[in-house]
Amino acid sequence: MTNNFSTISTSSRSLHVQVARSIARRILAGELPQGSIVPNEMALCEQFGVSRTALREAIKLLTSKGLLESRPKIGTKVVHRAYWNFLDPQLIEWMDGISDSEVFCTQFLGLRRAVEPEACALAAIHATAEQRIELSEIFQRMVKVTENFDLDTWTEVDLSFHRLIFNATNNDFYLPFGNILTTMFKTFILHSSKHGAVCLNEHRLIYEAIMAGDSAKARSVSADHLQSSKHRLPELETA
Amino acid sequence: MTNNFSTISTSSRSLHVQVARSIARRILAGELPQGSIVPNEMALCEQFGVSRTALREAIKLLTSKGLLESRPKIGTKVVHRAYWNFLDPQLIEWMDGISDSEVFCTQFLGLRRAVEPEACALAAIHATAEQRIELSEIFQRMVKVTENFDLDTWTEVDLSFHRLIFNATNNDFYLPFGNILTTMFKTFILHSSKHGAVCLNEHRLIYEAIMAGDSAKARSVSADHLQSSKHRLPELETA
DNA sequence: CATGCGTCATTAAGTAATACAATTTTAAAA
DNA sequence: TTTTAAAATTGTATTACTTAATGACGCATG
Repeated sequence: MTNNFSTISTSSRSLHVQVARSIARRILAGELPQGSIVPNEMALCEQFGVSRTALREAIKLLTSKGLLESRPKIGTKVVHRAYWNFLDPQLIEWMDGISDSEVFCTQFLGLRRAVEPEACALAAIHATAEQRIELSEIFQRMVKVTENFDLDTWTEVDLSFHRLIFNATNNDFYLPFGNILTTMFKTFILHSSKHGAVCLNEHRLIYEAIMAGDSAKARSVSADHLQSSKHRLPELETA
Repeated sequence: MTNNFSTISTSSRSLHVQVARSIARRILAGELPQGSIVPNEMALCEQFGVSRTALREAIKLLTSKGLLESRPKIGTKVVHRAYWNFLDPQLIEWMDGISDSEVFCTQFLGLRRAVEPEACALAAIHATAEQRIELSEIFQRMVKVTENFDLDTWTEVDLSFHRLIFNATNNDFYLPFGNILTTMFKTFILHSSKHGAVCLNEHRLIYEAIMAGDSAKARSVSADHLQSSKHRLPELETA
């Protein structure tokens, strides 16, 4: 009856995902406090105007991401923030408009600075022959894009470039960062690429170091890239 | 706040979680190939002897972790490995016995080497007064444990120490690593602590650097810690 | 009388079974 | 070739029953 997510309308996403998103955003916004018990299933069903089936699948989704925890007789409660999986792309999407975008992006940069240089270093060592070929192909595209610059195209190629590096680490724990990075870009639109030409040069250094198998250099030029390219955000305390 | 042992075990008893684990392990083991369509819901219901409700909740759980993707008329298919969320603690648990533990732990070390030094550096800057007090309390416990050494107790305190550092970054993206680290330890039992005394000294250096607000030093001593303490694993290529 | 223990009722989530709707591929038909 | 229909599969709804945890009540015991 009461359709709380009418803003999404017919966004073709299944019902339980819409409900999950709606509940998640209440949690992320602090509207449903940590440790509190959310209304029971029946109440939520009425509130969202959906069946218990759909609602429960929504709750399972949120439980999987560490936001909720259900127990018989107790109810479903919001777990402590320390257990929320902020490295889940879908959860990151749900953060859109919840917290200050600039702060959030700055925090993300704080993670990139840790992960990406090491990923480049690992890729320089562990990348397969096929991955090196693919990397050079992507870099070729990158060069072409800068000749006739288009922001959307460049963003797409840029993401491919960094995603492939994560894959080329051949380390399972680095794989998810490709998706996280993509989601962050698509959701919060980090304009890390106003100066395509400048960035191209930085990418070239990374590309060449990886192709040369020089992990130390790959690490350092990647670190430089993240120091310089990040740039336009108001630097808080630089670690 | 030592909450989730009983809760985790109860939720693991839950039928749909058991089914999810079972399917997940087939996927992780490659028994259900990437891109393939898994048997339809009815078939899986019969196969596991559960209702469609339970099965669908299991599938929702796996979809949330990037393992599966469902579409009407098409079916449910195993998505490409690059989209699996290896940073999800539950998924990591499911890896137990699937891949070579030693390789897996070495890969994890490859991530720790990237993330933890930077986390220490950030904690040195951003830790609140309360967090610094708590850190010193934990370190006191750590000292006591080494006086009368007990591996289980030390592991617990060690995990608290590192978890608090992640929290003390006050960066949302670092929070999940506390859970990931805990899960890795509890699942794969990395005996990173045979030499409690030696490690104590390394932890003291980290502790003091963070308390002193010296981020550069915190970063470097943490990096040293991860170079030396992990050591008992056969180093592959050192990045 | 006060304390401790066990049983039982209550409540909310967990599971099951069934029916129907929505979606999209496939193929048949105009 | 285009349109339309049909079939297969997931998506959603409804209802009923089961399991588990809490608290309260009552009984027994000190």
